Amino acid sequence: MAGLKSRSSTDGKPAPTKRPARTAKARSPYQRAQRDRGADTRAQLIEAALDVFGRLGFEGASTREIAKAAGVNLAAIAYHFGGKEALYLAVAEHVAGSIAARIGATIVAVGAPTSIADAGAARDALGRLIETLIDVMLGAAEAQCWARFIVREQMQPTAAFDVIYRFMNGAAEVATRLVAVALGQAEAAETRLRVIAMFGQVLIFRVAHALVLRSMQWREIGDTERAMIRRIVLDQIDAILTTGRSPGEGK
Amino acid sequence: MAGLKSRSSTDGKPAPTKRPARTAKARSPYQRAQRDRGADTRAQLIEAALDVFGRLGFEGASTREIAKAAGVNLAAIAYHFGGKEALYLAVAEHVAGSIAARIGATIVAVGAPTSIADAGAARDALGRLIETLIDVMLGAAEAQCWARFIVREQMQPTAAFDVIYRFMNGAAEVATRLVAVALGQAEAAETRLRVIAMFGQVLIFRVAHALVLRSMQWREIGDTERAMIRRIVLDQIDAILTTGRSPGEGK
DNA sequence: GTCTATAGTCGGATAGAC
DNA sequence: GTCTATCCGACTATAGAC
Repeated sequence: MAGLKSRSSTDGKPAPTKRPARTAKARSPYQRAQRDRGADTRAQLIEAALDVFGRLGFEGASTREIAKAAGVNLAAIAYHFGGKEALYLAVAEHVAGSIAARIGATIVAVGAPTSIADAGAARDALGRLIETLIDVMLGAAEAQCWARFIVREQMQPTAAFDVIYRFMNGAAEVATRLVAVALGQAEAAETRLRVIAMFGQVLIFRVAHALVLRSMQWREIGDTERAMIRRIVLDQIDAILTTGRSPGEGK
Repeated sequence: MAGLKSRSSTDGKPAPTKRPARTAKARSPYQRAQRDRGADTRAQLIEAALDVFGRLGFEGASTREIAKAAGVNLAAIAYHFGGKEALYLAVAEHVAGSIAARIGATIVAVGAPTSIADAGAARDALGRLIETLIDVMLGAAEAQCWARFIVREQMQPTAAFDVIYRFMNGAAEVATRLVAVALGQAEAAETRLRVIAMFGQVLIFRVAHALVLRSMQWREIGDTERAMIRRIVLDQIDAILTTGRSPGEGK
């Protein structure tokens, strides 16, 4: 069933503030007020849809539930996006954009030429990248929603996969270059596999969330828990990168 | 691939052949023939449900689609399981049982006292456990379906989570003991985090399946690809266990 | 045990008032 | 832009024939 194909959304509107209740007195003659209300509705729909799609999946989510969660009328979905599928794609773009906004600067920074000057610099740069990944994926309040949405796309890709892929692959490219330099090897398929496995050490904590909480007897992954994870993962990645090189060279 | 282990029953039915079409002449007076046919229907429903639930989620999956995929009548679901939810739980038990059947022996083997005799033995045992995990989760034909089903439960646990958890935690317990011995440390929360991260190195290849294929330009994760993954992951885990012993100790 | 038919519910989409 | 009312297809579950 579900084929996700239409492509008509343009997103790109920040609309950061949340309105708790709808004040129906907005019968202003000014177009501007109406446009703002529309943009607001759009943003609220995307936010609510991210949560509902993430939890129930595309087929499992109902437009009625999304509209209710967003506090807007059901017909608004058709009006602003054209339909359920287009809303789904808009959510995918929103997710990729949100993550890029938080991690993009670090990717650019560690992608700078100075990062690949020598093995030590590469190791440090990779450490910073992983640290950022941990903070964003485990620390951001919306991260759980992002992860649910992305993982669904991974296992059962729809048209939205391209949007997500473009961004994630960019991060992997930079990391691969760093690992190659850190290990003193040429970039190869092997290097790329190493990067994927390293990212796996971080992402497992998001993907196997329920298992982690129960197994660690944690209530949530808060600041202290994240600090523990950061320490362990960075330590293990350091071990991987320093193996085979001169002993005692750690950072 | 049958193995179906459900609460009321007879289990142990191989059900090897798949019936392409329904031959209505089976009006045999022998009870035995009818019982066998019932078990067959059951097994086919579970297998089909695993696939459909995994792809569409509980709400997204329709009993009609499951019945069609299984090649049985819609009403058979209510007859054999009682309803959609009960079928879902039966699938969870089937998944946990299938994985346990393939990895259980290894868990028992590496959990033996000889495995924790010294750091080297523990390292070897953990290597065997990880190797088995890779072969089962990346090699078994049904692994993709299992993963989809399990990951859904991780992100949005239902009553079926307990069934999955019991098994996965068992594997983690054994691995934690091994890592503690290999690193010469007492078991601690830290050790458990290390194990989770290590498992993440393997599971990312299953969870981020679409990303891995595209990024590596692979068509599938077949024998050769799995061999590469095994080599890299085992190498990295070895690096973690040999250099991470204690700061300065090296190898 | 297996099947058809159907009752009752809920889904996405839309027309038209405001 | 927002809302109500409604169409119609698809869903789960079940009754009853075979």
